[in-house]
Amino acid sequence: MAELRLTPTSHLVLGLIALAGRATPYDLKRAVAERVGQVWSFPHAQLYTEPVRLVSAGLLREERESGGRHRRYFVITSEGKAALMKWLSEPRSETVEIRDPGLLRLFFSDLLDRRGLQTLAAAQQRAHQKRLEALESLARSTAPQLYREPSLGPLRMGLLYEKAAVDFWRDIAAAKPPAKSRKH
Amino acid sequence: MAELRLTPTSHLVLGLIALAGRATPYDLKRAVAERVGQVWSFPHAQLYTEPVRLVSAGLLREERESGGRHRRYFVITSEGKAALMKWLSEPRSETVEIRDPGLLRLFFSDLLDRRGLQTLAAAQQRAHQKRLEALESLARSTAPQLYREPSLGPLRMGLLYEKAAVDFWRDIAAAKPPAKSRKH
DNA sequence: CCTATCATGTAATCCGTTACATGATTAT
DNA sequence: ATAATCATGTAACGGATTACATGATAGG
Repeated sequence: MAELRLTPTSHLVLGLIALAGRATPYDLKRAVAERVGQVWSFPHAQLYTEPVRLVSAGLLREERESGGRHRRYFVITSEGKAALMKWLSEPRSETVEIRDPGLLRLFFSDLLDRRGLQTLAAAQQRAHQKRLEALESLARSTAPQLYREPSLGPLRMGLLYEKAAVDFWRDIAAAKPPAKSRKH
Repeated sequence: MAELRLTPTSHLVLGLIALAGRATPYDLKRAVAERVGQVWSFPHAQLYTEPVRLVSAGLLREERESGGRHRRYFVITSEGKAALMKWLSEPRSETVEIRDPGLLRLFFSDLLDRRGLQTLAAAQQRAHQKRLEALESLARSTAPQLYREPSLGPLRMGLLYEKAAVDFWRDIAAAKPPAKSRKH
């Protein structure tokens, strides 16, 4: 019952196990890979270690399969469920982090010449386009009537971001150089 | 000259110092706070420790002010400049992380009843609206003719995200319950 | 059969974060 | 004068990431 801070990873694991009833770390890995993980990545190693932490906090319980493959199933405890529901209901205002390396580069584009900026913008536009298509194909692989399902939200928001990013970078790639540098 | 991996924080520090010529950690802190930091946060403690790391890697040089306040100024070395330009020019396709706790909650909204989802959506809409206004005011505080300056890119993209998020959550808050649960 | 890839972990490192701490300015 | 905030760090912890490792399964 060690005290430990609940991180986003904790809530992810708690939530996935609550939804599934029980799950092995590999189940978690797959579930993450095809949904949230596309937008907010959680390395698989954590999906093996985090449940152990949560067991030590009394929020999960481990049920090792006695026969067959001895899989490690994790189940949520009532304390775990309570913690999860508390987090879900709490109106907490946490901050959003948009960690986009392309934007960080853009922030320093004054260090690049015009050509360099063009190259960056073109590459970013392409990358986001590709990503957009990947997410779209993922979204399409879902039954259409489920597309509006709230749990697909992260994916949908990811799509919105990628769409915006494609336009954003296209715009930058197309921008005319500032007047002052017209005649260098 | 220890080998060390260059993280986004490294590039941030290198870039800011390259732009400024030289800077104290506090200069970095301020520069971050009013621009990128709004979208991708970098705790101030790192802005004090990271330059030290970079010095040990030979990418920065420290110049302690001899008179007055003995400020610790950091200057970029030619190796540092090279590393920075390499990173800026490299076409590397890194992944974007959108770490939005609201979206993580939404992912688990099947665990909430309709009222709970409404509450979540309303709270998120409000939070994003507020954030949007904060970013807008920040953007306005910049000279208008500089608004399109590439280095304001992260802020602009942040604005696009927040705008999309407001609509996104409004949409969710407004959604009618699925037909199947009409007559419970 | 042999080779990929799947499935399942463990270990070590290190970066990111939180917490603590304190002298110097500025405002009241 | 005193309180508040600015400016400037340091220390410690722990979670996140990377790297390593290996048996099982399936495809060719």
